[in-house]
Amino acid sequence: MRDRRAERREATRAEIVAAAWEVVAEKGVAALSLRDVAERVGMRPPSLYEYFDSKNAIYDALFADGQRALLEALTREKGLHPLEQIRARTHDFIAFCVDNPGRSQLLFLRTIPGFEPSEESYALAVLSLAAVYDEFANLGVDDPVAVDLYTAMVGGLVNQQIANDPGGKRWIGLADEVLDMLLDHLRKTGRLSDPEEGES
Amino acid sequence: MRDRRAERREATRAEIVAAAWEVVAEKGVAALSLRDVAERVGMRPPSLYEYFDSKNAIYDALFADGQRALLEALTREKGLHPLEQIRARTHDFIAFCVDNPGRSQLLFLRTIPGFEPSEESYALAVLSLAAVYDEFANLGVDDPVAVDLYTAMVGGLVNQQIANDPGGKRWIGLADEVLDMLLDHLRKTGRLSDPEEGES
DNA sequence: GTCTATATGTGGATAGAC
DNA sequence: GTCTATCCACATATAGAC
Repeated sequence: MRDRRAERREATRAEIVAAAWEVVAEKGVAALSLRDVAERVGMRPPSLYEYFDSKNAIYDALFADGQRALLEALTREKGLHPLEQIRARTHDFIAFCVDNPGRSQLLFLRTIPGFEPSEESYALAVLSLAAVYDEFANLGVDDPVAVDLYTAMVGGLVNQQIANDPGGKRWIGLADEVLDMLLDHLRKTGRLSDPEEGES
Repeated sequence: MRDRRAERREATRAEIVAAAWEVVAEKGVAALSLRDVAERVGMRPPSLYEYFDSKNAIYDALFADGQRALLEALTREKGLHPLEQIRARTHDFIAFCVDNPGRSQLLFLRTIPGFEPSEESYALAVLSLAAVYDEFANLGVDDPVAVDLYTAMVGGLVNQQIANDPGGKRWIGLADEVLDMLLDHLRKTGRLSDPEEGES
């Protein structure tokens, strides 16, 4: 039998998370306040504690929600050629990041003092990373260092874009060039064989 | 004639900045509070207003101080071969960043809500960047895009290191590999001629 | 001039009425 | 489950002692 009370509760939690994302998008992650969130959902601040134990619990819900959104963005349209797949994913990831800089800061930088994602939430982050490893494996690249290089380079573009040219394309416009640079390097160092080598 | 009062005042300002760096190193930039700072310099919080107009003014002093420290770190030991010079600077920069993650966040990411460096402080950041352009020019690389690639790649290593392996070397240990990758790419795309080409 | 004392506004968080 | 009342920490600002 459906638990209508639990459903209602989950719906309200989702409302709170949505309101928190609004605040994050408008004012930045660090500027999130319970007052702002409460006002947007039509509650008094203390009532939020009925749904989340603390402000950090809300951050954790945002972290999990953001990771789920990222995971979804990174696992669509499978079945392209591995190289084109990685290229498409890279653009998806970059679009995801610059679309909401506050969200990116929460997910990928350690910027909120005292906040650590819970184990369950962090497990979602591991899934996204696993998707990246998969795509490199499809290319025939098994060295995990290649993925470290990839995450640093793409993340570097995103962070420079957000910090120094918000709303522009100065760095993220270099994504294809950076990706080609990395692939050339992987070929040159014997970690990626031929363009043809990848199994679809 | 020396203005002893002004000297004393500057010394106290420097003391406050030093105390603020302590707090940043221990708790993170975003967790800086005037109470913490005041306590460390043996003052009551309101007395800080005698030396700085606001908390953001302290952030601005930290920003300027950090940029000066960076500039100093980036302009030592001139006269190496341009390529070795860039390699040395890259390691200096990385060491500077991971040495104090909170400082890096303040200088290179936009993480404090409502804080923008003043024009004077930002001018110092421009100087550091100019030093990077100089070193690439010494190599014979004039395309500013090369510097954008460089800052993104090195910054990407640093941010991944700080966020995902604090205290370790997983990403920053790839610095030489990343630099070689970039230089190969610049040669391949005709923006850097020969290894010999750079003027010392 | 520099400090202490104090006041106001904003946060996160808890207790208890309803 | 939502509220009011309240507490504590913090940023900010002013008044006034010394």
